[in-house]
Formats: sequence, structure tokens, C-alpha cells
Amino acid sequence: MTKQELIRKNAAKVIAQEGYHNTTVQMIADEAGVAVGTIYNYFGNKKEILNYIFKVEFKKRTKLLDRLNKEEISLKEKLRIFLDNHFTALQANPNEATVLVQESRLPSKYSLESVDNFINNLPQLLAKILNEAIDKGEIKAINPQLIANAIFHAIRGVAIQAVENQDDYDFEMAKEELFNFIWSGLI
Amino acid sequence: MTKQELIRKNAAKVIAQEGYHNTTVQMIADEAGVAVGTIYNYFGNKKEILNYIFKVEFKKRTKLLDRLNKEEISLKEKLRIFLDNHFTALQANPNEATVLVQESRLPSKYSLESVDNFINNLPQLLAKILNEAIDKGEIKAINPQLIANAIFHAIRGVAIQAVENQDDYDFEMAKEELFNFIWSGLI
Amino acid sequence: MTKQELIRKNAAKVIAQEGYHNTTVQMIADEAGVAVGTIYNYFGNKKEILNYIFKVEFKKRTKLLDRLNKEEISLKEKLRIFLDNHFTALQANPNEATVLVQESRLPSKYSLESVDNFINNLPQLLAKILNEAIDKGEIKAINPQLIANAIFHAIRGVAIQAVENQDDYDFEMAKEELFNFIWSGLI
Amino acid sequence: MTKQELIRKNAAKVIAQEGYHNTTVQMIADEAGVAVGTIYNYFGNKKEILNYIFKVEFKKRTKLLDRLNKEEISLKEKLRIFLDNHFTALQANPNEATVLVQESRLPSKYSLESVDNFINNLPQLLAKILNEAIDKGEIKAINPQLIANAIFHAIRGVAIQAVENQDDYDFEMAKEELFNFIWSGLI
DNA sequence: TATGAATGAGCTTTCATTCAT
DNA sequence: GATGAATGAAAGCTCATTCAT
Repeated sequence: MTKQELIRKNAAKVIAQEGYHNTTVQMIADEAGVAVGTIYNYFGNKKEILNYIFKVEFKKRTKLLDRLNKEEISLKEKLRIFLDNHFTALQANPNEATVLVQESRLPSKYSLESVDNFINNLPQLLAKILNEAIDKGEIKAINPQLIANAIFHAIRGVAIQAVENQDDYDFEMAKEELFNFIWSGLI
Repeated sequence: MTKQELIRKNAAKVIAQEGYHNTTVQMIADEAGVAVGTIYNYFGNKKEILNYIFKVEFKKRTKLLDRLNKEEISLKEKLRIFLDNHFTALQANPNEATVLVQESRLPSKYSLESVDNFINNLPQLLAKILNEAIDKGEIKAINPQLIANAIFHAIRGVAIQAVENQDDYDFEMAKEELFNFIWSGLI
Repeated sequence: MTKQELIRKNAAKVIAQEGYHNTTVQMIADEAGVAVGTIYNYFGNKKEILNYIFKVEFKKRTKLLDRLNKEEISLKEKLRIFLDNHFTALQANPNEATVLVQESRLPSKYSLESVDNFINNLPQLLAKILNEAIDKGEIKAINPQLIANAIFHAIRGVAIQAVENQDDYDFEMAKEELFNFIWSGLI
Repeated sequence: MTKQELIRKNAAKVIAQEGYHNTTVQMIADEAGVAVGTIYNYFGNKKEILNYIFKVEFKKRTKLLDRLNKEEISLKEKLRIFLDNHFTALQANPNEATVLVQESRLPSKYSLESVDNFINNLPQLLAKILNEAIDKGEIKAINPQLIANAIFHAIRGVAIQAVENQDDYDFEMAKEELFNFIWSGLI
């Protein structure tokens, strides 16, 4: 693991626990087992650490949605795959997931590029997929923007709960329930 | 308006714009037209201001849900009334709504009592209502906790968009779309 | 004395002893008997303290030269008055004088407005006075800019020595010698 | 060119542009095209680089003055030769000249041996030469220390201007004006 | 009650220096 | 010798909080 990855991972851990604003760079350094100075060899400032965490996660999510967007499968299947992936990522990287969920609502003027990307572009991509499904008659005529947004946040809300109760959480059940709820809302 | 209310209102305004962590007590004082010292005559510390904002809003929401819980009307109607109320409150107090939405995700160890209340108890109350509706056969058998949570966050997500684009947002359309989406997901 | 003056005075003292770059804001605060935070209530940042020291001294020197410029007395007398004033100021405010002398040579890109003023405009004013004296035939035809600059720095050089050996320095002698040297160089 | 010379030259370049305190060892390393570590193989610390720049330049100036001191030529000629030399050096090594001029006023407690040498011994040597000229009746009875100091700084002041406006500066004119001014002040 | 100047702990960030490779 | 990633002490600056007026 590169030192940058080491720092990203440990930063996510501390920020997930403490929140970005309660996390000092020293805390991140201690968790990563490096000196503060070392962090500044890899990140220009504290904000960029958070930025990088978002960027990495955003890339993962986006890549999947982009791929789904192009594939010739039904929306139903796409939604299943997306939820599968999401919950797998959640279990694999709970810290990063927590950070995404907790730190994604700075007022836009302070917002990081990557946070904006995450919070705006992901629903956007989802809306696009919904739109096509409407055209194909797979789902009923809804407002794609609005419903994409609702779905995105519904998933996010369940993710929060899941992550906060990681140890005894039935991820399979959650995925199933969530899928049914969303899908019924669309047809 | 009491001085405490004056401070609460103006604090909500600034915090909505800047975010809690980027808001200084001085900024709140300036907005409210009082001295910093005055604020500390009404609030023990900065956190308590946020706490109070949540408390006031929570009470409003909770009161409604409590009432709905007891009334002998169908879930469908309850949901309608809740959404009506929610969107009305949103338009009436967009600052407070923004604060609720943006500041409700501190890590639990730093969390304020009132924030916890808001984020946990509101879905809880909703879950209770859902549960009864299941028992009565009004809706299908879902996991009430999880779906209440999903609904809560779906509404929250739409609220964010609405508040951020206040000036040219079709609240009626949003309410209608959201209601249909949720309701279809339940039956 | 206002608190701003208190800080300026004590800052000049420490900076004269230690040099601007070896002076921490904490040192200034200690010398002035206030907290660091207090300094930042009166100055935006460390640089502004230095800036203000220069500004105050510059105003003093400039005011005199401006007045001399307008008066209908001979250059010889003007020069005498200026040197008198300069050496009086030197004895009255040796710390400020030391700061002026020691900190006035930052590379121009980092230079403070007030430092630039001091180092450029003072010789400029002197050059103007010389120019008029040439026109009136009081002194010989020299390059006013260049000689003004030479005079300015000659005075500055003597000032350094004087300030560094304050306790046993014959200011009257210095003034006399310097005047004669400069004056002979002009006629 | 030895590596030490390479570093000295490039350090002078950067320090002339940025000032000693705004120059990082990394910047010097980059300019010289070596690694930071390499610099520390040739210089004990950052200060020693500056020290060395002064030492080299001081030796040049001192050598000339020492020689002039011993020669049996008139002060007038000595002064001419010195100014000639000085302005030639200025044009040949403007970076080093700039450094000498800008960095020679650290408070004495932080001062480098070589800086002290430069700023104290050069005027001292000049004073000695003046003293002999007085004894020989070549110039009038002045205070040699003080006037040497004034001359030294007058030259320094003109040098600053010259170096700052290198590209379009009439060095010959400057030399001539300065010589006349100084010489008239002495006789 | 209202004020706002004063406080200082605690934060982010820099950079001269080291040392394993 | 040359390297440059790692270090951590030390700096500038912020801002919640206090308290004399």
C-alpha cells in the first residue's frame, strides 16, 4: 500500500469516528503511524484528504453506474446490481462509507469539488438511467430527477443505519427490503 | 419576539448559509444585532444554540406525528397530511429546515441530544405508524424500521433540493411525486 | 496610550532587538503584556504590525519634508532642519529607527506598501527639493535622483551606527560632520 | 565549477530574488539542480550558505582595499579604482551584490561572522585610508569613521538602485556622479 | 441585562534537518 | 557522494468563552 493510501485509509477511520471537524491532522498522523509532516508531503492541506476520500469512492460508484448505463439490461436488473454493489462496498469499507454519508452536506460555498460530484452527479446518473427506462416503458412516468434523488437518499439513509450497527446488521435483508420498496415505487 | 427567539432565528439563518462549523458566535451576534455576550446570557455555549434550533423543529414535527398516530384515519391520509405539513414548514422556515438537514450527522459521540432525537425518534415514530398499518392490512408486510428510515431520508433528500432551489421550485409537484413514490412502495 | 500604540511600541522594541523574522507574535504579546489574541484584535496579521510601525514613522518624516518643500528657505537650511529632526527622532525613538533601518530591504515582491513608501518616496521627495535648488542655482547640477538616494543612505548608514552605540554617541558631532559632508558634495 | 560553487551561485540567485527568509533550502536545491541532501554535504546548515556568499564577496572587496591601502597613490585615485571595481563587480555578479545589500542587517546577536565582517570591517578599512589621506593633507579634517560609514552606505544605496534597475541603468553615469559627490564632500 | 475587549488553548501548516538507501 | 521521504518542533492565527463595565 502506498503511503497516500495508508493515510487515506486511516484518515477515513478517524473521520468516520470523530467527524471531519473534530479530527485534527495530528490524529490522522497518529492513526496512520506517520508524522504530521508526512501527511503534508502527500496532501496540500487537511481538506484535500477529505477530498481524496470522496474522489476515490466517487470513482468506484460512478464507474459502476456508467457501465450499467451502457448495458442492455433491464432497469430492474441494474437496480439490483447497483444495490448489491453498494452494500458490498459498505461492508468492505465501512469507514469510507461513513465519511461519505456524514460529510457530504457542507453548504455549497464551502463544498469540495469531489463532494459536489458525489452528491450531485450520482443522482444525475441515476436520473438518466431512470429516464431511459421510462422511455422504454419499463417503469411509469415519474419525475426522474426528483425520484432519483429520493432513491439516492433512501439508500443513503439505510446505509447510515447499516454502518452504525455494522456488527449485527442483516445486510441481505436490508438489500431485499430496499429493493422491493424502490421497485414498487417505480412500477 | 423574545431575545432567545431572535437569536435562534438569526442563528438558523447564518448556520443555514455557512454551516455550523463555519459559523462563529460573532456572526450570529452580528446577524441578530446583539453583542456576543448577550448570546451567552441565553445559551450556555455555541452547541446549545444548535441544540435549541433542533429542539424547536423536532417538537413541531413530533407533535404532528404523535397526533396522527392517535387518530383513526388511514395511513394514506396520514402520509398525505405529514407531507403537506412538512413541505409547508419547509417553505415557511427554510433556514431551520436547511439546518436540520445539514447538521444532523455529527458522529454519535458528539451528537446533541436533540439531534439524536430528531434523527432517531422521527423515523421511530414513523415506523410505529407503519407497523399499525401493516397490522390493519393497509399496507404489505415490510420491515417498518428500515422502510421508515428509507422514507424519512427520501423526504429529507427531496427537501434538500427544494430548499437549495427555493425560488423556482414546484413544491406541489414535489409533494405529489414523492407521495406517489412512497405509497406505491408500500402497497 | 491606546492598546494599538502599546502594541506598536513594544513590537518595535522586540523587532529592533531580534529582527522581524526572529520575532514571534508571542514575544510581542509578552513584551506588551497582552495575550496573542489581543494583538489580532488590532492587527490582521504579523506583517501588519511591521507595516504600521513603518506607516507611523513614514508619516512623521514625510510631513516634515513636505513642509520644507513648500517653505521659502534655502536648501542649506532645509537640510539642516531635516538632519536636526532626523537625529532628534532617532534619539527619541531608537527602536522605531532601528526597525526602519533593519527591515526596509525585503525583495520588492514581498515588500509592504509602507516599506516601499518609506524607501522610495522619501528619496523621491528629497530629489524634488534638490531639483528646485538646482533650478534656483543654490547647488551645482547633479543627478537629483541619484544624489538624493546617496544622501538618504548616507544618513541611514550613520543612523545605524548611532543607534547601535546609543549610549555613548555624540549625536551633535555626527549631525555636524554629516551636514558638512553632504553640503560640500552639493556645492 | 565545484559543487560548492554551484550551490553558492544558485543560492545567491534565489536569495537575491526572494530574500533569505523566503528562500527554502528546497528552492536552492531545485535551482542548483541537486537534492536537498546534497546541500547538507557541503554546508552544515542554511545559515552557512549565506555566510559563504558573504565570505566570498567580502574577500574580493577586502583584497582590493588592502592593496589600495598599501599603494602609494592619491586618495582620489584610490576612490576611483574602488568605485570602478565596485561597479564592475556589481554588473558581473548582480545576484551576489543584491544579497550583500539586502541581507546585511540582521540584529547583531543573530549576525553571521562574515556579515559582521562585511558591514564593519569594510568601512573600517575605508576609514583607515581616509585617515592617512587627512594626515597627508590630501583631504580636509573629517571624522574618518563616520564619513567612511556615510560613504559606504551612499555607495550601497546607489548600488541597490542600480541592481534593481539593472537592465536600463547607466552605470558609468552613476559612477561619475557618485565619485564627484563623495570627493567634493571630502575636500 | 447588555456589552465587546481580552483571553489563550488549540488548530493547521511550514520547513530545516536527518538518514536509510 | 547523492538522494529525497520522513520528521516534528515551532510558527501564525482563530474563536468560544469570560467578565469588568
